[in-house]
Amino acid sequence: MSAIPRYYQAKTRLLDLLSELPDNTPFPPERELAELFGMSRTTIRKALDELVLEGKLIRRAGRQGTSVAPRKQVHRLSLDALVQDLATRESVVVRTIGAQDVINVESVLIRGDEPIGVRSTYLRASQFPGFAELYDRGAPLRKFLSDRYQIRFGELHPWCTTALATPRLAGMLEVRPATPVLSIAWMAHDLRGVPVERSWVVLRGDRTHLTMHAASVTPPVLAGRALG
Amino acid sequence: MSAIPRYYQAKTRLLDLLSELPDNTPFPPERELAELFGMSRTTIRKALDELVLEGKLIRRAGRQGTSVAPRKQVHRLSLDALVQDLATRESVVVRTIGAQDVINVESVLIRGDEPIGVRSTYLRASQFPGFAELYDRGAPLRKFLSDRYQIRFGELHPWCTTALATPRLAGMLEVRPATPVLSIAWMAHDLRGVPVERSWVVLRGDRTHLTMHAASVTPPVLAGRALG
DNA sequence: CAGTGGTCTAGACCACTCT
DNA sequence: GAGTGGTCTAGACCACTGG
Repeated sequence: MSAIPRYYQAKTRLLDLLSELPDNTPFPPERELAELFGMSRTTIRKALDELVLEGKLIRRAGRQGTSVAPRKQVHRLSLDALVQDLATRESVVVRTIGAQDVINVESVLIRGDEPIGVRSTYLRASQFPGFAELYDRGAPLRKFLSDRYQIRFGELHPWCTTALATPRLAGMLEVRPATPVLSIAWMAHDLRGVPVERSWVVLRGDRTHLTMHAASVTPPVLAGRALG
Repeated sequence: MSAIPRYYQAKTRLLDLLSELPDNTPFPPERELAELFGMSRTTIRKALDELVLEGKLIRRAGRQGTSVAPRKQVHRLSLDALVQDLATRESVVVRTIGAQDVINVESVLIRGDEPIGVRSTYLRASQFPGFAELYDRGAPLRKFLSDRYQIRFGELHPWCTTALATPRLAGMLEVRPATPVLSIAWMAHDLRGVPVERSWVVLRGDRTHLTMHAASVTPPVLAGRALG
């Protein structure tokens, strides 16, 4: 056996083929590729799997088959816009959870007709009397909390990691389960340090770039330590 | 065929088993699980694959086999520390590329004896005469550029997305190829807008949380637009 | 109906690592 | 040497979709 796995050789060849095809071009069927490359269909599928996870190919059941994914479809979302709840949304759902004390506001983020993310916020019902009745689902959540309940938010330090889409999330994002997603979460406090909002955003990793801010100058306190 | 794939049933059962085992416990071999569950080894492997990608299991070649991954092993890295190059590093390599005009500084980020990321920076050699000789590999890169070449950096807007580890990266990070990683990139300009630094950081998604800053108050200009 | 991707099987050989 | 995970094959059946 060669040092380079055959499925990786296949992936490289498929990538070459892919890069020369226009968006939405039908891709050769798996069985055809298997015969063409002299490999088993299983091996070809392993290569295709990775290309699908990277968002370079789209697979559909039935006669449609595999096709080249539309490129240049990377949506830039700013962290600030996510936090402020300014991204384009649809299907906003407000639920109460448990002993009616927790409010959950969940919305699907849409860009260019595609669902690209889910934003979910948890609030304490006792802190926001009448929320479910007063809240206009089209309004930015944070602005509403600020205007209606006079919340003044303090510093915010979201954290970000990767995850694999659960079956429920995969359904909402129209991707396969176990697709890699970007997971961003934060806890918001008011100026007195009282917890106000617990939020969580999941973005399709193959369709979004999250833009952020970074300190441009080294603060002395940071320079002395190893890490934050 | 049932509506729920067998490999997903296997995954659920394995997750139950997993949750009751302490960290680093040896996990049953694949062939044993296949017989126990009455499934083929291929199907069991598909379930195990996802658990490995989620960082819940660790697989090693040879007699060691599969074991329960150490939990609570999430390392918090701040975006600012990454940008300033303050994270703990090792094996810093300085290369020149092409017609000797591009300098590449690449380092492996280490936390708790594990490689958790790779930081790669590209500079123009003509802009930094003598860089390779002068640069102390242990020093924070940005501080060095600032001290030695009087660079003053302007605003910075890194962007972040998910990717799958290439074979080379996978080797450096000690993970399997196609493991989901967090990819953070930025272009740094000086105060006059001249491009200075092009950097790229890849972090193991299953071992790191990236912490960031977000604007705590809605700036008027942001509130009026849909997105940034 | 034919052809596609999705899943699953039984078996094989390899590289690696511990004993 | 024995047992592990990593890869690969050839073949099978299913669900779904279009003509």
